[in-house]
Amino acid sequence: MPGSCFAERIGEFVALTAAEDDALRRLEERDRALKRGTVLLRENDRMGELFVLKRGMMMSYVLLDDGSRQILCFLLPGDLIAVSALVYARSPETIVALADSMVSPFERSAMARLLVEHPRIAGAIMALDQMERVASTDRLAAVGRTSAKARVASILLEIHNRMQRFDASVNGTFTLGLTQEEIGDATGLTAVHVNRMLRQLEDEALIARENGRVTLRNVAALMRTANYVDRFEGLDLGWLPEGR
Amino acid sequence: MPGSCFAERIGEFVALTAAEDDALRRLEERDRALKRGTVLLRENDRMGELFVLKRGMMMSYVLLDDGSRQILCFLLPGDLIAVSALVYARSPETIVALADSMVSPFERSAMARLLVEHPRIAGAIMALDQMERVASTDRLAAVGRTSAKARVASILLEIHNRMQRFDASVNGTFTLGLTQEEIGDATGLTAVHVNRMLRQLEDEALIARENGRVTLRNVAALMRTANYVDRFEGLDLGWLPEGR
DNA sequence: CGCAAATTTGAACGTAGTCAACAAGTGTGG
DNA sequence: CCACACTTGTTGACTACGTTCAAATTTGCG
Repeated sequence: MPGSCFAERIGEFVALTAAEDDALRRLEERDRALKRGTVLLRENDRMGELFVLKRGMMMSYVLLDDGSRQILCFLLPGDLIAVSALVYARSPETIVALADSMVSPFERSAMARLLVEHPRIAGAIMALDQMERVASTDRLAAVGRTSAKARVASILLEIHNRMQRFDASVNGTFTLGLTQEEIGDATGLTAVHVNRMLRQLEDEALIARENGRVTLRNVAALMRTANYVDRFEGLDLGWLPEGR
Repeated sequence: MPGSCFAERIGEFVALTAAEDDALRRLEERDRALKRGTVLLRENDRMGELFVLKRGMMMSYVLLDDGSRQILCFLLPGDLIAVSALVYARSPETIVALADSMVSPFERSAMARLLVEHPRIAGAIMALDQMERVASTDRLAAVGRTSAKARVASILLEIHNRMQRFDASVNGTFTLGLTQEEIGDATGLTAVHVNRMLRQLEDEALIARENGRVTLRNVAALMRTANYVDRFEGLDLGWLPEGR
């Protein structure tokens, strides 16, 4: 039985009380396995519950009516899924498994109970939401104002660094788990151009590739070309109320 | 004395108890006037407080190191400002007044108190955060996957519709309050191209312009070319706990 | 092994960017 | 109150980054 991913995530920021830890673990009591490619939620589907991603990798995207797709974010273990169920009756985005994954669904009412009984966790969740919001605006800035090469570099860095946080074996070399088309749909490029940019990064010795695995050969240069900002630094959760 | 903008905003979604209303009003006790152009917070500035925007219009943006700018969002009365202070010690973005504005600063500790004493408000704030997150991903999709004309159309619609929510006099005609360069920095375009797109929208009779004021002449067609989705519909806050 | 999906490459094209010049506003100080 | 400076808006000509289309090749899954 895997520990509680979400409790672990929050535990990175605050020292949880036993009661808090317990409450968080209860969110992950039920498990649901998803095969690669499984759609957890389709755009406009009625939604009522949230999920914790426990294992695997997922993504959310929207389809425009000319058929093109914008990938909004990649989801890794410890992330909350479908938080928009807290406002919307129907999903604003499609959520699908990129790899075989495991999620734990919980009711919105569980979130309500959490707010009432554990206000500090409510604050921590707000803080996590903000981190995600900043990541999303970083992507907006990349898509709106940087070159194709910079965008591809930044997505490699982002996924590598996020994977590294819960999997220490990731250290410069990792399995991206995305097709070039998916990289394109995340960065606002075509698959063809993503291919050219990857080749260019490889030719310049910034990365290496071998059947799906990517090695970051020159992280410093990659960060420079990507305009990368580390958003895991400079955290300050000191304002949170006492834990219960 | 202007009422409490933030209490009014939340009141659109839940019927506040007297105690809740009171607690929200206390966030807006201090007022601070900002002249157009005033920088409230610079990227990387140390930050400790949040703000409610009470009057005027502001925006947040980031600068990339080639000097280009990406505007992340426009802020209108009732919006919270600098919520990222809940996670970061230093601001990830610059926040500046686009028009003469009024803000009410409050400490992060006031947010902590709110969480503890009024859990339902914590939930409502999470819900508002999600609405903003979805607005931001809509913009990402626009910048990543739609034409220049669509992006310009969508920003006109977005600002018009948001202004309309607290100013009933806005009805098809409004003062945008943005330079074409700012429209460009929000949509990932150059000012020159924004100009061309505005002219095109005007030539096609979708909009009209006269010294800064914009009239939406054909909202339906505009929504079609912009791929516009109304995110104020289909709300469901039914999960929130009891008010105190 | 066989087939579909994904990757790779080339060539032609087009949307949006760049550069430049001018016009129209806007605000300021003499 | 006007003159001047500066910002903003407008238009044209040229350029370039990334797209489109097409075809060959490789990969990986059933």
